[in-house]
Amino acid sequence: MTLSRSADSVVVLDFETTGLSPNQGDRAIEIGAVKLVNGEVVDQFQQLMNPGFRVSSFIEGYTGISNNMLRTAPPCNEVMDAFADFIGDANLVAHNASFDQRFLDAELADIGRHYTGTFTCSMLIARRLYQHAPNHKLGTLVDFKHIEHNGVFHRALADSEMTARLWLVMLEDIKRQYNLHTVSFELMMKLAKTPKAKIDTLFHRYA
DNA sequence: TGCCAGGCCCTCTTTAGGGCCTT
Repeated sequence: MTLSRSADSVVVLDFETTGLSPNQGDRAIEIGAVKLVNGEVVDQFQQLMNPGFRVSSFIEGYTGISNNMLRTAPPCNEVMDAFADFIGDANLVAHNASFDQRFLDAELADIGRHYTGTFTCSMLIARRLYQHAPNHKLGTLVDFKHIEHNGVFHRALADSEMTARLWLVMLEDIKRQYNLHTVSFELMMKLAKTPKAKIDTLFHRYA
């Protein structure tokens, strides 16, 4: 049962894409991910991919990924096939996971691959844990929690690394605040869906 | 042709609207 696994053994991932919705024809242009085992980074994945059409100037400016960089990148199907091998049966974390899940589902469906892990969302959890943060954008939370970073934003590996560090900080904050020795992935999934007024009740059931 | 995301979450809510977050 994958949900009973410790929450510090997951794959944290981030997509850069041509836009906001695969239903509108948008495609992935970069995937970045780090694999955590017992809270340590044991592997990482980063690859640009050619979506088969030119990306907008907005996306070039937003991500720093140019059409020239994508021209020589391997196609999405090759990259996503390798990425499906990378994630294996791990549980998955992303910041605003509904976005990344839509693209992962769409790109893997294109090549007939599947994953067996379960997604949860660092943003939904951060909204519950850090209700006094200025906002819950990834970059803001990294500053709010004084998490080290290299200044690179909106690139897939850099964002997945920052999300992973935020994830581990949230686990430590939960353990300290609620006096827990371990935190399961299932507990984090429940936290992401628990109304703010009932968070203490949730943790007391696990204490 | 013209349109164009989608889910969460709050509130002056639930017969709804709008901000937040992701690219």
